[in-house]
Amino acid sequence: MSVKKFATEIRREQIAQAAVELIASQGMKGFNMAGLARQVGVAPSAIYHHFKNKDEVIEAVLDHLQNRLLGNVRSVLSMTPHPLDQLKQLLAAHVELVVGHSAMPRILFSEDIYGGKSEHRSRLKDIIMRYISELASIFRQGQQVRSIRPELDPEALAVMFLGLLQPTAILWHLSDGEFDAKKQVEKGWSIFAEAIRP
Amino acid sequence: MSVKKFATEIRREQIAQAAVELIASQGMKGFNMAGLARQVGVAPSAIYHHFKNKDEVIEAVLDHLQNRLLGNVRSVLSMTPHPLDQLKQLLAAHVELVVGHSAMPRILFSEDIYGGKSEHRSRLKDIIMRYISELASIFRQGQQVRSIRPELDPEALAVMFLGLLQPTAILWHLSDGEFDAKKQVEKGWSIFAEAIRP
DNA sequence: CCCTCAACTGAATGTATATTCACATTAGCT
DNA sequence: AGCTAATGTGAATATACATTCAGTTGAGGG
Repeated sequence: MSVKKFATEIRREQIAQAAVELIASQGMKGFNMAGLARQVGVAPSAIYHHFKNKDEVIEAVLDHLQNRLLGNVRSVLSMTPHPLDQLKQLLAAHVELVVGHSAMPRILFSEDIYGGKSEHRSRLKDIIMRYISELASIFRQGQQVRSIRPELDPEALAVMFLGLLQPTAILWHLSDGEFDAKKQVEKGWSIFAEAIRP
Repeated sequence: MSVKKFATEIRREQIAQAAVELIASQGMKGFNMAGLARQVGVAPSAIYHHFKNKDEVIEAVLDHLQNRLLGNVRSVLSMTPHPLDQLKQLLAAHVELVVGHSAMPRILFSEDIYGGKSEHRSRLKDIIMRYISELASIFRQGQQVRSIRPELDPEALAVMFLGLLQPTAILWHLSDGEFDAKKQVEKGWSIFAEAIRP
């Protein structure tokens, strides 16, 4: 059989990428080593040359997720100087991420991670906490330039900000894309934005 | 062996109750027929005299969940006449539900339902939609008595309301109860409440 | 070109789980 | 008490996985 071989460095990347796609389309429930191997185009046992086990693949997926999230933040920060605009754009980017490529919520809502191995849990917690801390620093920035009321707790605002998206994402998923996530988030944002203005 | 027998009507209730407790403590991942049977005190095969299969047990759990949620709503509605007070108390009750007895988020975030059998998905969607519609009618009530700005979309407000709790619940779980859910929700509510006041 | 080693294969193993079935036991009616 | 149908049991079956391993193959340096 003519089977192409790749350096493990390359394969790891291919496998991680395939895992993200698989989770995005099938969810954690339908994510298994055989399916992953098929997606990559190798035998299941080949995966084990590049990853110790399934958990390690999941780790790689979480890394990918974190890079994606923080990448969003960095990219938005560089696009506009106004904290409120940054937040609005971040929200839009976040919606795109959830609606276009649903790996994130599927991982977030998955018990394999959420209620599974404690290492994955704390890894996921770190990712969310870091994201919240990035958000909080944008809110703080906004307070310094007097665009946001100074007495509000930036961390609490960051958590609220996530709340603008999260139930929306769930509804969007449960309704098979019928629920208008974009409109909901826009309405939520306009109420939220006005509430935090001085 | 002296094994007590029960009418199927009673057993169904016992089994459903045990299932809810099991899911609350172990999550969907650790919820299996053998464990359920052990919790009830019967052999695994006995379950099948009362439920066709695991899916039917899950149905019963979802029923339980729905009753609990709508029960919260009805009880709060009868306790105070002011829509804003009703909402505040509902939020508190919701926090209690999530923090005290974590079956709800564990089910909500579980792929077994979220990404599983489409009947479960639409069942879950119905539950959430009904809850949202109850919330929306409270918001509408508030608009009628001029406690809430009339131009805001009640359904959108209902979804936002859920957003006050949901990321908080996730953080609470991921941090093993360390994150102060109550305080976060209070802060979120006070910002939200002020934002929707005329 | 060929040799070596990392990359790969296919089959085997082990485990966890839902579900079924032939048989046993209990509750409750007459 | 004795009968009967509902309720329960234990063992067997089936499936879906992750993971391992002995051997095979291809790519790149000598």
